[in-house]
Amino acid sequence: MPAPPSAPRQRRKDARPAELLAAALDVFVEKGFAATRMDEIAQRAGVSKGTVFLYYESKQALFRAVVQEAVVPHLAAGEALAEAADSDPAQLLRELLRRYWQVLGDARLAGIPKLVMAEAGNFPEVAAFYHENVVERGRALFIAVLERGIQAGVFRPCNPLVICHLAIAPLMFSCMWRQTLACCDDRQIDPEIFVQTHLDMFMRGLLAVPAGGRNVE
Amino acid sequence: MPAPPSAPRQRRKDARPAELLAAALDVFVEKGFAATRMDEIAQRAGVSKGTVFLYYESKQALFRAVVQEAVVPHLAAGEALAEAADSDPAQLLRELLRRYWQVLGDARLAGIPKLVMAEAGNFPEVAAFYHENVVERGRALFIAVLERGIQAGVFRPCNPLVICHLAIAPLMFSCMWRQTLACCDDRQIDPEIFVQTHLDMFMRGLLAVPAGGRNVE
DNA sequence: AAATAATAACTAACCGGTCAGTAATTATCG
DNA sequence: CGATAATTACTGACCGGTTAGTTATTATTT
Repeated sequence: MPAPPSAPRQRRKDARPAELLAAALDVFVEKGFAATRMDEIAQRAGVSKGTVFLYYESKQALFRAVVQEAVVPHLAAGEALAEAADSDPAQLLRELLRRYWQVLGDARLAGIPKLVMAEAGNFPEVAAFYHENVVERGRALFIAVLERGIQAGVFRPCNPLVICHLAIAPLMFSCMWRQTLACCDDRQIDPEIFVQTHLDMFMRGLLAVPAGGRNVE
Repeated sequence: MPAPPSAPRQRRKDARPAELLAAALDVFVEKGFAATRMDEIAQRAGVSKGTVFLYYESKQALFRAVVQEAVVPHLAAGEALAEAADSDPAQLLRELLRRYWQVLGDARLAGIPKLVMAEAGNFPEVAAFYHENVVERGRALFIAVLERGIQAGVFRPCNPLVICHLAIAPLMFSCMWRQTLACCDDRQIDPEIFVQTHLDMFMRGLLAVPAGGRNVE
């Protein structure tokens, strides 16, 4: 998209923000927050470093914009699904987890939560922004569904926050593994089997009346 | 341990390595690999930066030494336990997971896997070292127990590698959460309840003949 | 007086952010 | 319409600050 690298100097005010965000997402995910150089984002967007600061006032502002554009829409989609579907809470929960898994399947998006967890300590403002705009909202979604299910007697009584984290943990872990240590590994894990096994075991543990005994794996 | 900060110049060849490792562990865990400054490690060990390079030839070498000293012994302990106990595989697995959890409970040690996952992309040699010396060895331990249990008919038939990751994921996730986003969170999760819930749900899913239905949470 | 543990000053490289200047575009006027 | 003036998107050299690793020097021990 960033016009052929040969083109000398172009004025394309309208196209820049999107192109910069795309380049930034790539580099942030590839290198992490601290190790990302504004220079490299600029280069990939076919622009000089100064130009980046014309559109985003700082590295952090740029990162916030990336999260807004790349992550937040997925939350909205999840919320829409949860409100629309009046179906069985168990079905809904499964579906939400599957979609979450799909989003994490895109390596570019999977890199974002990894980055935030990796650098929260050194960049607390980044962590706070992500927590407020992504974590809180995402959890609220799952917790609402869990509470609905408990109320309806479909799920066993439990602490929804704990269960929410337990549902998500393996998905997150698998996605982080893939990005970090999987490459050192000769024993590859099939992600499909992994998530299927998790969902089966998890739902069996959560449901008040477990469905018939499909075997583990 | 690093002799009073007032003392001018001391020659303590024997004590330095341990003091440097202790300081290095603290700073690495606090800041991550890239963001750790050799200067700060030196300062905390009560020594000048040059001295650090007298004992460890590079930042990476120092980190490797930290892993060797702080992490590897715990693996050895786990292996000893697994070999000694001829008990019920279910009991043994529970015990191993509990110990793993205990180790991760020490904030200093919990920081190590977090660091490795966070920076594996930018420092592949570090990741490779960790994978070879910690991951492979730890997994072998759990997988052996799982296979023993399946053989004995105590566990359902399953893919031990997948189950191994599913057992560990929530422990890891919880430990990373505590270090990163927990501070932004008003809704605290009690780690004890979290791990207890996980172990119950997990074992219920794994056992061929599930033990009587303790409630979730 | 060696030998050596420890220091501190130094090097070279890196990077976020700035800004004076340049070139592409648009507006104005003859 | 063609020339030129005004505007503004864009550039890239530069600054201040940082840091892994080196080395010449100093202090301590034996």
